[in-house]
Amino acid sequence: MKSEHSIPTMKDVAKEAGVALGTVSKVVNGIPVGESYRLRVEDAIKKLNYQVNSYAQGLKASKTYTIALLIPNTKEPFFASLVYYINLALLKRKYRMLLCSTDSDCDQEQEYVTMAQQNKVDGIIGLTYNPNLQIEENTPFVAIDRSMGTKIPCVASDNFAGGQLAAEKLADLGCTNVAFLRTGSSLDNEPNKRKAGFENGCLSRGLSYEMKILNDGDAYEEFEYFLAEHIHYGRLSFDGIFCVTDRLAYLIIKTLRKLNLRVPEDVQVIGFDGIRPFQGTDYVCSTIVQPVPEIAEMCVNLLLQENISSKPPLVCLPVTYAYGGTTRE
Amino acid sequence: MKSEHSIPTMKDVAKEAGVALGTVSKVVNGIPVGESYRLRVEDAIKKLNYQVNSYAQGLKASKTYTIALLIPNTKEPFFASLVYYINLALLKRKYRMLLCSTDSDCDQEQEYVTMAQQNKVDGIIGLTYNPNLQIEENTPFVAIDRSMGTKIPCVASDNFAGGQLAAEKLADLGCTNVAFLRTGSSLDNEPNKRKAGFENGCLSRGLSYEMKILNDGDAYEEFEYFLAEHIHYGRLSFDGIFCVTDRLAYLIIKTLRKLNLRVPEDVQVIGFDGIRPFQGTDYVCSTIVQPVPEIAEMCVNLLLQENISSKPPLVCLPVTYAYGGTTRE
DNA sequence: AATAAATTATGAAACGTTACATGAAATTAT
DNA sequence: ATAATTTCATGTAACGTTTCATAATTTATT
Repeated sequence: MKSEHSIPTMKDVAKEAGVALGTVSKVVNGIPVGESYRLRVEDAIKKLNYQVNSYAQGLKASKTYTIALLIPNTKEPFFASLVYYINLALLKRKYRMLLCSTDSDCDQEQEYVTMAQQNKVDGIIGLTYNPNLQIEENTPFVAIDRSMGTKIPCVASDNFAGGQLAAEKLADLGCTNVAFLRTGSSLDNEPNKRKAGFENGCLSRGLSYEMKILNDGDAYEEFEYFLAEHIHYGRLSFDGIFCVTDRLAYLIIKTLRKLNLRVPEDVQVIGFDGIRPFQGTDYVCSTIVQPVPEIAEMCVNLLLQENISSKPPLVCLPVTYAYGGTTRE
Repeated sequence: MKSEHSIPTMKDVAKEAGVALGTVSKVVNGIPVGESYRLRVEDAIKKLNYQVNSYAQGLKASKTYTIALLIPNTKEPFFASLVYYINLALLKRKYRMLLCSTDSDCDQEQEYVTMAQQNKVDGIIGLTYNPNLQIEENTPFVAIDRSMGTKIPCVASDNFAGGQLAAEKLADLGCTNVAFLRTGSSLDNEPNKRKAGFENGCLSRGLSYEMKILNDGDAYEEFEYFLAEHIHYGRLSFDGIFCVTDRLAYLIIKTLRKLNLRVPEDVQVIGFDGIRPFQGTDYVCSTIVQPVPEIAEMCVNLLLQENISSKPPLVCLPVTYAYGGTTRE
């Protein structure tokens, strides 16, 4: 005799309802069966509190309804936002997510890809740095912010247009002498197009500009040193700064204020990403906002779409400007 | 004949290595077999690039190595941090995470619990609000920040001690007239002990204090109105404020500055949580820091430990004070 | 009313793994 | 050298689904 506390299976439901196994399967999957059969099965399901075993389903279908998300971390606000919207887009389609926090480490990225394939995920979405990541042919992959060859679609903001927009905005706000600041690696990824876009915008609007790559890290010294170099008689030689991320903008603004320069009165600062310190609060700084919900939706769409032949190699999504208190408006 | 591109199974490995199916299983699971057998199997695995099908494993073992995390969202910094550390603690133990963003909605919480049980998760960690969440007897559950009866362990910061610490710190910093501000629901959860702890601290240190519950939302009006009520001849009647979260502290500080009150010169503000706008930057405000990594580790430990009998109903972890520019030090 | 055609429920087989009873081989004891 | 014991590979059954060929039933046709 069957134990009271064992988990009911389709077989149990079939016996309870007095129908065949296949009939229960059909009811569970919404395939039409005779009215009386359906009702009897539905009653039995309720009575036994039956729930399908998704692992048996996964085994049979060799489809797991799981995708892996490779992301440097889930704490940094931009990544946290991506995780949130990708998770949402997946749950909407009854997919679940295997969250892989890679710490931007190439070896970890590769490990997680291998692990994900072992778990038979239906696909991988990755914001990765490993230039020669090995991915099995039959594992669908969508990249974020980095092109990985023509076979793998890449989704990103329109970073070039974003850079251009920043330059134009600074010009509109009365700036004449601007700077572009960047930290981090010179990896050939999409966000690096912000620089080219900004340069292009400066040229077309007749702004004089300087491009500067700063060392990364939390040390403000580097920033202070750079800024001090451009202060003459208490005045900064720039009246506008475009930072490659809001994070950098935040640090630069802190440094500027420490040096008794007023933001936005003396110098206006625009960042990139669209970060708020908390949900529903103001932006950290005036910024070029990335369309994170749309990026997430696009990634999931591209990953799960069947017609493999027509996948575009690069999808750029439109960015917008948002005021955040560090520009005149 | 088997298709070239079909995914290899244990059977294929067994045929390739010229051994029995069970032998391959043993090798894969690290169960000792004869040296020569092991080597042959390992070679075959490499040659065929075999990977175990975790869904077949899951079906057989009725253990899925997946746990569900129910959390209001994954964008708000405190939650993002929890997600990060819980994910880490799980991956360390070869478990994967099903991330369920509930939007603090009671119905969604229940839906996700049901869904998680359908997916046969090995357990659930939940930061939930639904007072009568239905959880199956045989699904291990660990709650964060809210006691759900003696059968379900709850992990939280030592919120009472945190409130006390805030009061003591304000007293140490020279405050004599302080306020406690809170928004949100009066649900009987752990964070609400911050108030009692603060009150206790005020009494023991002889601080005169006021407790105030504000309406939630992004509307600053409520805050402005409350603060304006306590301004006489341009001076605020408080010299110290303890806010129930950093989020509230952030909004209050913005409002104070808008009203031309200086922080920390005129009034010192302490928040709760330990939020930074970006990784590696300063705290948003002076704050009582929650030990998120330890909370995460404790949740996972309690969830996965075998000796069910000895699960404590409540685990409180120690908090610390951190300077964040909105107090004298 | 009897037969042909269309509809629909049935139940066995298969998915890839693990566990266990079986039997073969190797070791030790007599 | 043979018997008793231990060791260890083998192969089958089972996990809970879905699919599909088959059987049973209903409906349409003569």
